[in-house]
Amino acid sequence: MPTYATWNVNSLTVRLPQLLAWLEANPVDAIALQETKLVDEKFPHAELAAAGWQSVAHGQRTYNGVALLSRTPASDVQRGIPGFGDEQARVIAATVGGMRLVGAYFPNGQAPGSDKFAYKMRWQDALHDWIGDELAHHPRLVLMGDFNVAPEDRDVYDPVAWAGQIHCTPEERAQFRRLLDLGLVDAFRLFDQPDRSWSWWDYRNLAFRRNQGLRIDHILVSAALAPRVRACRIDKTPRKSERPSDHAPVQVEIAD
DNA sequence: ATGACTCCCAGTGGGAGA
Repeated sequence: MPTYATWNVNSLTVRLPQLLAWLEANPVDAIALQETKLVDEKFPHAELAAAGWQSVAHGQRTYNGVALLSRTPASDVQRGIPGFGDEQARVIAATVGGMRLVGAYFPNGQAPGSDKFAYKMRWQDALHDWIGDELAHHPRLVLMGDFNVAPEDRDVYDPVAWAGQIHCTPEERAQFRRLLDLGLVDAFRLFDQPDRSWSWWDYRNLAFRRNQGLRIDHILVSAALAPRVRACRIDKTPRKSERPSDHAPVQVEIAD
C-alpha cells in the first residue's frame, strides 16, 4: 500500500541523520521535505542514494528549500509554481508511481497586514489556481507540506489566544478551504484522531512538554484518492529526540 | 513580558521562523 509523508526538517544539514533514521523506521514510498535551507549544489543526493532514496530538490541559501525523496524515480519534476515569479524556493512536484506529488512550504506570513502576509495571500492564490490545473491532468494527486495554516480552532492549543493571529486568520483559513473546494480532502480528518493533535511545537516555553502546538502540516488528497485513504497520522517521536525539528512528520497510507 | 529557542550567516549580533 503506497505511503507518503511530509516533514519540515528545519535544516536538512542538521537533520539528515534523524531523517535517515526515521525513514528506516518508516519506509514510506516518498517524502516531501521543507526548510532544507540548502542550495541544490549542496543537497545530499549521494548520502540519500546510499540509503536507497532518489531525490529531487529545489533549494536556496539560508531559507526555504523543498525536496522530494522517493524509492522509485520521480518524473515530470516541476520547481516553483508555473507562471508565478518567486525568488523563494517553496514548491516541488513530481510524478512517482503514477501519483502526482506536490510538496509545498507555504509562506509564514509574519503578521496580518504585513507585506509578508500580502505575499502569503498572493502565493496561495497562485498555488490554488495551479493545483486546479494539476488536478485536471492528474486525478491522483497528493498536496502535502507545511501549510503554515491551522485550519480550525481544534488545530490550535489555545484558540482564544491565537484568534486572528498568524496561522489562524480568517483569510488564511479561507484560503485553506478554497483548496478543499477543488475537491481536495484533509486526510488527517478522515479518521478519529487524538484530541490536541499538533504537528508543530514552538522551541520556546517548554511547548512540546506542555503539548502546546498547532496542526499546520497537512496532507490533502484528491477526490479520486479520498475513498482509498486507509490511515493518516502525525509521528511525535522525532520531536522527543535530541536537537529535533520543531515540526513532526505526517504520513498517509493510500490503498492501490 | 516587546522574552523564552533554534537555525543561518555572520563575526563577538541579528533576521526569520511560527
